[in-house]
Amino acid sequence: MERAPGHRAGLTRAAVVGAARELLSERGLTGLSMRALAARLDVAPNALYSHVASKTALLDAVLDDVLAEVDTPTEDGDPAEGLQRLMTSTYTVLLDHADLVPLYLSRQGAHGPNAQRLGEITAALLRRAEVAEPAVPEALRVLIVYTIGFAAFTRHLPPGAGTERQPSAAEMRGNFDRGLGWLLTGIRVQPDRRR
Amino acid sequence: MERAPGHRAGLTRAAVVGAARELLSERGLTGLSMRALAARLDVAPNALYSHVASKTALLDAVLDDVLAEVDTPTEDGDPAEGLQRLMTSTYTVLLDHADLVPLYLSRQGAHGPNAQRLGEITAALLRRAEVAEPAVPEALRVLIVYTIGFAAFTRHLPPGAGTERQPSAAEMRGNFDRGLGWLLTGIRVQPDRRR
DNA sequence: ACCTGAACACCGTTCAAGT
DNA sequence: ACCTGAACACCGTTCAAGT
Repeated sequence: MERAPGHRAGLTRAAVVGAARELLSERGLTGLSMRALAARLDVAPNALYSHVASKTALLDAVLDDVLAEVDTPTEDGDPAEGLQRLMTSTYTVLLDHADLVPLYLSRQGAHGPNAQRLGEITAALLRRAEVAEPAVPEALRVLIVYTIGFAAFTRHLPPGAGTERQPSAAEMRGNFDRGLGWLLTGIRVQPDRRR
Repeated sequence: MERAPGHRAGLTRAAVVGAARELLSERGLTGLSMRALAARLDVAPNALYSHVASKTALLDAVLDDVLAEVDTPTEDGDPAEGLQRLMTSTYTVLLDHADLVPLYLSRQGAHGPNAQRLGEITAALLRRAEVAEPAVPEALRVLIVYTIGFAAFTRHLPPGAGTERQPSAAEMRGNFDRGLGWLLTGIRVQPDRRR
């Protein structure tokens, strides 16, 4: 809790995570190596291991850190609208950190405190909508997969990759909104799987 | 088209891709290095570059190769059922090659001939269902994102990771089916985005 | 407790040379 | 055309030692 009294800064875990985020947005995922990170912090590469257990643990910390920026809706609004807004905000935040989106999926989402908080808020919104209790965790998983998946899919490729017309960011955002609407409609229209 | 007449095997591109697939399923993504692959084929590491331009190009070839195993529905069946079956088969195939699923998303799907063929079949099914023409490419993208995303999310973690109860493969498959049903329902109920 | 130098066991890729 | 030896420019991580 307390900072060291000395005037020499001294590395902290938060500083390591912050520098990792900076390096990530400046140089991308391939530019984020433990050695490059250490160089930016003016320490030897192995000094980082006093603050993070491994590169994987560091990436997990960065992942959850990013989710703190998601806008959560007010408690009392229309739940359907709240869901649409929450997922859209998540999509936007993920797009701002495009390089690490694939990591979310390969780790099945983040598992830190921020991710957990967002999951609980989403589940509460689903309950306040007309979603039956046993379908809530399933709908939650479907919404997470859809949102992270779409963000991963929207990442802009380096120009000139692929011959097909590349949809613009605005088109992809519209596509995301429409698909989310379909999903939310389907969840409410067909809470039960029998046809 | 023709094979070399000599009795000495000689490496081919197909052999490299095949060995890469084997290595991938035996040792996982981290086990698939160019050097390990070369060792398995009894050649020097740089010999591989006579057949593939880079590791990235090799992975792209593997990605599309895997999609050849997807079952495509018959021409004349119910289109809604055909969509459900096609996406489910894709999901199943992806799960059998869990380690490279995150790669599909980070490259926005595969772009080889097999991926293209599956995309065209899916679009045709959407048209044969009641989906309006301008919504077809959007619905296609949504289905791809959902299917690949869910497969990425289903990848089993090493045992003991995370404290929350881990859903079984059967539960995840049920979840996938339900979510796919929601999506297809929403696409048909709300072909237009105005409410 | 936190940091360093040095090392271990790896990577992908390139280049010049051989056949 | 296809393969090799050798090298380049890197990785993540560990260990013993210093303060």
